[in-house]
Amino acid sequence: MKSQPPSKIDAVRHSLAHLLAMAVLKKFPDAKLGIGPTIENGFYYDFLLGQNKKSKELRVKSKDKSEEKLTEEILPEIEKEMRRLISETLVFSGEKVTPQKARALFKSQPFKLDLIKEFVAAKKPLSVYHTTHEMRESKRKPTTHYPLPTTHSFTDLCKGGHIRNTAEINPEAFKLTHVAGAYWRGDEKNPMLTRIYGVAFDTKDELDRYLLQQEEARKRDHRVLGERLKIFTFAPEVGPGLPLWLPNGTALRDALEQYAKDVERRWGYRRVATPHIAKEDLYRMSGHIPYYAESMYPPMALDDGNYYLKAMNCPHTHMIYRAEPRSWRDLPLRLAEYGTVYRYERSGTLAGLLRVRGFTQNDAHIYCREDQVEEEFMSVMRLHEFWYKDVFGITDFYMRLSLPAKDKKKYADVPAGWKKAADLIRRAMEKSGLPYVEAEGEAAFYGPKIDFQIKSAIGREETCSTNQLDFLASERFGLVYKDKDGKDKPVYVIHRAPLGAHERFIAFLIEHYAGAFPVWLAPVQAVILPIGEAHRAYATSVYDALFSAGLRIELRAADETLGKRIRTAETEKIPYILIVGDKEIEGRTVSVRERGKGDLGAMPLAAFQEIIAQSAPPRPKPPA
RNA sequence: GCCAGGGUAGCUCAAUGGCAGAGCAAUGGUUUUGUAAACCAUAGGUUGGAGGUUCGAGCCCUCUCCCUGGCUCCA
Repeated sequence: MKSQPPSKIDAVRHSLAHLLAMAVLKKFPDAKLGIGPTIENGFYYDFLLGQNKKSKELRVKSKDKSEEKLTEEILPEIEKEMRRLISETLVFSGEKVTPQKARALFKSQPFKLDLIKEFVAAKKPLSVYHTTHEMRESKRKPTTHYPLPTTHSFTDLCKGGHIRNTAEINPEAFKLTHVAGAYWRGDEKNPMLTRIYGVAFDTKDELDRYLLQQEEARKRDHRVLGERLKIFTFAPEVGPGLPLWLPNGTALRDALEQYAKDVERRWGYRRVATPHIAKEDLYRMSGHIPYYAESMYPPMALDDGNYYLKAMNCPHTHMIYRAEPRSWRDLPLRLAEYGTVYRYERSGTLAGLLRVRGFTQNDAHIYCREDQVEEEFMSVMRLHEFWYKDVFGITDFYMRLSLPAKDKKKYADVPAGWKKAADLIRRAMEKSGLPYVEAEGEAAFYGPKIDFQIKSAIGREETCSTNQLDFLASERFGLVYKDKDGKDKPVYVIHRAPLGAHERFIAFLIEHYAGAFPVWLAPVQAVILPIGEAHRAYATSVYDALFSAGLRIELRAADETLGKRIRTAETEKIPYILIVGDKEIEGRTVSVRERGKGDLGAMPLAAFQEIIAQSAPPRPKPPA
């Protein structure tokens, strides 16, 4: 991931951010400016307009007493002003400045002063960029104070990367899209600014294509398809973030789970099952209290102490490891559980099935000796590869080695352990040859991990699968094995969930397949449509044969026209439609229509079953 | 949790502060159908909830619940 040299469109986007600031300052002269960088497809700029109650010293009072507020309704107005500025052919010019001069220029801009302080402390050079009329610029230097009074001049603290003048901007090829709150410097202790997002391209065509794509993506959104295909629902009475799985969704879940259990059986896992609650003692032992208490549902106070809903499966499974003495010969021990956990996620973070408060993980814990860690870790990576590549054909993801942040308070304080664990993972990854990026501040509190990052239809990034190395569990839970020399040795624990949680993974699969699931996952695999009432008996015999062969099928009687029933089945994205009438009865066949492909013609039932058999997922191969 | 926007029939959406509507779905009937929408009829609502302003509130105000877009968070 090396950084590309800035392209022209980046310079356009960056310059548009400056014009956005100019336009906002015209409407809100007292606005305080944050930063305005380019992002994928566009740019944004952060402003404080004075509506924030937390930051009295930064509050801006508007003259007419009405509260200053920036909503999406104002965006067209600001956009119009930006276009006007573009038409004036304003020029961008850079200038290196001393800290003193920078402080003077931005004396009424607290956030800019903040940045200047930071730059000076880091001994970075300071520069500013002016946006002015060329003629005006030749007469005088427009740097006397800030913000400059005319609508044609603007100076921003900026490291550069601009176009020469606004004639290079296509005024038809950008659009302000939405506003959002964003904490200054990304820290929730800081005041919240108003962020305006925009997109920009070289041509109007590209912009239109992008906007159309966004619209198409929304149609693939798992929340839209999940409702239309009757996969899941929510009920306010049950609670936010607590999905209810409808029959179609449950069929899908079960199909996935059944296959996953078979894969893991062949991969050397043994299944366990544990209760949904546990006493506080367990979570004190694990360290989840205090590290994780905020994200757990509050305790149930009972006679013998507090009980918690489990937010993770590991502590329970560790108790199973501890249930008997373990020998070096027993390892690696791979214990798998489809475990349902509850996490009290902050309300604003919930999103359909992608982020929920109750979910079921495709979880397992591998207990192994230090000399087995690398091989086991690699084996898990191969298992991930099997799922992503062989089973689902997912290519749009990246692997992230998640390490602790420099600020250590969220992570267990065992520097040597962290280094050793990170080195073990790095070595395994290098050996596997799989590409990955490293990211600080993303680790679990008990160890580093490899996360599989995917993007949802609307572009939100989530961790889909995880493979973690835990060097703390041994000490915390007293997890040891008797080695050859008769001494107790600590075990390493690998936490892994290649399918993450059903909820998130199925959300992703809905979007990946746009609801058109492969036959082995489809909630309903085929419908049988008798053309008329007279064909019902034959249709029923076809149904019985396929039902006993284990297919998920439905028979839909002739109370609607055939065209209507075909249309309905197609919109439900059912893989196969079997049509039976006089012709089929005579030839003892079924006419097969494949989803999206149309009529395949009449064939014997056995031929259809052969088609179904060929669409089975790959047979899992056990590791070498 | 924070900032902003939204919530009208099962779904998609209408309705200047003045009688709450359409299409699809549902239900009942007619039709018995040959590869993406037959026809007729019926029913469906405390406009998310509570309070307020008003002669009168889906519409204006306050609170609250839920959803959406971001931010923060994310074992």
